[in-house]
Amino acid sequence: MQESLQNLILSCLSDLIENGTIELDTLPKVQIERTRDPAHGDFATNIALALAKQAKTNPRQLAQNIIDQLADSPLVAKVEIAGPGFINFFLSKGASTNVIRDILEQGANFGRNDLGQGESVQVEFVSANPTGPLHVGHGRGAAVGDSLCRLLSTCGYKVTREFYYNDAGAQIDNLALSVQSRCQGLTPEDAGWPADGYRGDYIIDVANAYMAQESVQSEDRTVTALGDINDIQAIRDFAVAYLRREQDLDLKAFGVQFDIYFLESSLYESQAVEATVNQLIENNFTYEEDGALWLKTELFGDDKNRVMRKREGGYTYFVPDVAYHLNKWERGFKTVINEQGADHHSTVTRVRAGLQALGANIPEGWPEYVLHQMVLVMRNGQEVKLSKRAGSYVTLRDLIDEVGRDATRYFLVARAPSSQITFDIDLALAQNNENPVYYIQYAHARICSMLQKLEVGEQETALSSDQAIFEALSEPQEDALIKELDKFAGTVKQAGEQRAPHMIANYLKDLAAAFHTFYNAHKVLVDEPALRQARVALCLATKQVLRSGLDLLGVGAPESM
RNA sequence: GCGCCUGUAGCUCAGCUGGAUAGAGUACCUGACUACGAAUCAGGCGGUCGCACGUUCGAAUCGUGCCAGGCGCGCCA
Repeated sequence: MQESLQNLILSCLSDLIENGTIELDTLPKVQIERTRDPAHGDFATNIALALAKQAKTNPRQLAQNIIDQLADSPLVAKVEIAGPGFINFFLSKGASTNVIRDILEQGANFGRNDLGQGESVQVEFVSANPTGPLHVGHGRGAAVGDSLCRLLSTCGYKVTREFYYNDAGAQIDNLALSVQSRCQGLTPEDAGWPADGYRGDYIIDVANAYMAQESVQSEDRTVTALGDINDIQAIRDFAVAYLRREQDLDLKAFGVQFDIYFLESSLYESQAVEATVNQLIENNFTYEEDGALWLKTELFGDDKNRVMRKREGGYTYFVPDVAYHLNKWERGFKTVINEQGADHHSTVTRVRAGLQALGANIPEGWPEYVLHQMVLVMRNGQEVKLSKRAGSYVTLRDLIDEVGRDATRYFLVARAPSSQITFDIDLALAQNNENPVYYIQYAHARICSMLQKLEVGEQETALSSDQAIFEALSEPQEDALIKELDKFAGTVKQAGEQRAPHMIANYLKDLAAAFHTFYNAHKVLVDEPALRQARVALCLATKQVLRSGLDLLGVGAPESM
């Protein structure tokens, strides 16, 4: 629709240039947008305002010239000049109800686009270290990352979901020591407890399972505990597997799955880390100082150079990170998006610097990052900081258990990742329009409930409605709902381009509102056959878009509540 | 001190590739079930878009400088 109008204006402009009414060197980009106020028509363009100066005339005059030149189109019922020189388009009935037909025909495919053209995209998210249960921040990462994947897939990308986990660093040693201490019966208050040991109660569970020689199966492996209190390596392997499984269960409960679990240790085993270091040395971007090996990240926009290899030996964390990202590049992903907490934003510059220094022809801004800010959890107006199990933070599992999967996902994905959010448990539990999740789901359930009252075969008839039947829809609430439905495809595309799944959440709230307004104002199942059929078709289309939109968020669309 | 993010209604937040009178929910005040689900709807109240300057026909949106908050600034990850 938008494109047709754009072309209409473009051809009109070239006519004006040809007949000498205006002088322009090149045809501009025509911006045409949906109006907010129905009094301004359906679409409006600011083209006359934008060109007035160049064309050496005043905007309203130019707008009039354009309108005079406009060819008749079956799409457009009326054109007006408004305000300082906007051109407002009022669509014909047939043009605006087209979307209902499209939705009914395309079903779940309605709203898809080919932005990605089948290109492969890798999205890395969550990537929690296997040292404890997932916390709310990981939950936000999971909600945003997974929704982003769904969105990109709808935008025609081939998406790979990846979870990277550190099973090789100092904190894993620390984890093993903590479990060992618990096996010995020590508590965090006792002398001899490791200095930075993990204090949460879940460590006791790990220790008990280890001593009982349990087996754990996680997504990518099975480990059986030896039960030997002195075998720190065995404790370590078991603890990692145990906590990975815990995280898997949390993610499963959250409706999030990954295609690949990538182990940091594999980068050492495959010599990828060593190869990366050698390449950096060979490229002359390193130097030795104070017994350590440094990378000249300053040359690539960092504010200081960074240590790669510590004095006591061993690499700092960003070295395997660079090797990991080289690996992603070599796997052929031209687009890689890392969704992670903003508290790790300093790695962005470092990883990109390392990749540039490798001289592997990787673009400067690669990979992309979506960074999410912190989540503050509130209950009864008080900040909630502790969970019994984890000791020092609120776990994702706590939230899912308390407010449910759908509400948790919705709240964590509904805000722009860049804004710090307050997760209000009382609000998420509320079952009214304080709570947008139920508001949207209720719209869907309401339609389903109404559809159950249809005569046999009536739904099929409505689904195959001829365009002409929609002439019966003339109420302002119907127009508003149709307009809202028509925004879906554009919203999906924009959200995909901007890596912004929260736009879908906002859209759904508007769509649900338009539906509820319509539903309260007019009865669907009226006696008059044409109107009845048209309204049923409108409801079916709304149901489809609600379902598709909720699916992009990983939130269910219940038929009854 | 430096870097990244944020500052919009009492509260929680949209809007930010510049456009018409800045939106939604909530809170507070009124109304609407003999009704296809009231988990809903209609109306009212509520704003110096942190402050200042600049660019522009036009700025919440872009630029600069301040102010405030969060997060980083480790030979931790």
